[in-house]
Amino acid sequence: MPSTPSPRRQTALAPYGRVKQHLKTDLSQGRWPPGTLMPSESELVAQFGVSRMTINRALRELQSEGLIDRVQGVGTFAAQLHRVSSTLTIRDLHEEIEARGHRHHVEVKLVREERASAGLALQLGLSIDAPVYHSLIVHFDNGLPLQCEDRYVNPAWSPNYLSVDFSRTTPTQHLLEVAPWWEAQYTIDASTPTAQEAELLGIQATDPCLVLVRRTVSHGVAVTL
Amino acid sequence: MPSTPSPRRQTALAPYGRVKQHLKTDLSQGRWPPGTLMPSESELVAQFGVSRMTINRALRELQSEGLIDRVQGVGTFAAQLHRVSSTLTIRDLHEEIEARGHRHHVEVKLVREERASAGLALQLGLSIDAPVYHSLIVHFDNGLPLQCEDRYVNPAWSPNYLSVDFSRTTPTQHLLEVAPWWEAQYTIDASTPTAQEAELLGIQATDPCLVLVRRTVSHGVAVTL
DNA sequence: GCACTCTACTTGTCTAGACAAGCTGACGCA
DNA sequence: TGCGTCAGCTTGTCTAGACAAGTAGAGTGC
Repeated sequence: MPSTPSPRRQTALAPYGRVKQHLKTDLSQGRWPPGTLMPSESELVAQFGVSRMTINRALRELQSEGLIDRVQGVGTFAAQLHRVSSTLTIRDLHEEIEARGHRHHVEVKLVREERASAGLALQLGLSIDAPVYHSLIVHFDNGLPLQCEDRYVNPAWSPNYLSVDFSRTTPTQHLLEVAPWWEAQYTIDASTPTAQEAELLGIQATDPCLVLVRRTVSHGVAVTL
Repeated sequence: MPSTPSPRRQTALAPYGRVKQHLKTDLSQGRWPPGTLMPSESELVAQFGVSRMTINRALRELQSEGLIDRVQGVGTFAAQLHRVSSTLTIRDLHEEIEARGHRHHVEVKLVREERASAGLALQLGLSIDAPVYHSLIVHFDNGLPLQCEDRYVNPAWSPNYLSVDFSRTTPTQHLLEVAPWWEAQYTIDASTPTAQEAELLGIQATDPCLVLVRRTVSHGVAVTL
């Protein structure tokens, strides 16, 4: 064994951690098929001999990991699929580039008010033809086009979105100030860019791109290439 | 005066939520620059007039969202960058395909023991030339090749990895049973496949692909195309 | 049969206090 | 000077009890 074989760390897990791990193991072994009612907090209190707050913390964390669903007044249920959820951290592109010591600048191709299409209205929770703000901004890293940011914003969340100077503040920064608590859903896909996007980025239409569709709680869809 | 005080949906946030939102707003406005010491729990208790458990919950959740760092015995610090962290849920590919009502099968191209290269050893926390298990599996959806799973596993976590029948169980399932508590870091990128990968998937070497590098706490690197 | 109420059970949250574990800096001693 | 000890701070966790909010089902009256 080279160096220290490992801190051995049998971890002597804290009680809430023991409960979590126990339930995770049972879940992964199919003890409660998806959708099934799991034991209530008071049953778990009796089973593990700890207080309800401790059980509650374990369950709350399992819920935030997407392993269980809880409904007030009803009970705790195993999640539909054994999901493996992890945390993906996405930093503001501007900060990311500066952190690498590169120069960052943007070109604002478009900032205007449009009418929501049917699909867009559904995603943003608006009615069809309601006004939405649409921005199209190309980000450059050391003069090289890197990212094409195509974003729709719900006007209710940022009434003065159109008058923001995006050459100084990125939309992400601006929206963070207005709505600092957002949560998001991401869909990630690989594809080829559209002709317009290829031109903006100065690449071939056959070059691969990473498309990131982000839908935040009450506003915004961003497409990142 | 009004008959019903009206639920009004002003959110009437729970106290721990109010604390969270207050701190989030202050953080996003740069009140505590990255790395700065923030108020201690007891200071926040005095400021907000709630109990310490309530403050603790708010801070714990902010920590899990990556907005702050906490060190026992020292204090609470603003995170290095205002990060926007969200939860990305990745389900086992097998379950995903079956859920769509499609057929799923795999072809195991390779399962063997190898010696760790320098880079691999570093990622897995092993010494160079230590044995690692390597599997290369192609997943098919309705007969169409969809994903190429290139995975290295730390033998310490799954001693019998080599003898698992992957035509019945996916590696993800197997590892979930062995180590049901994993956490992961993801890096996502768009690129073109290598010649070998293109052949396995039956696509052009210029077609775009989604590369997902997953590094779990104590084992495994998976590349998903 | 149908609608209403009332009860029992669930999760959601808060409290006040307690002890443990870890770090820092001041103090005292050699 | 150098070094060990210890008080005083921090976060980490648990407890026992309490009340609120939401749901489902049993019972009741029409």
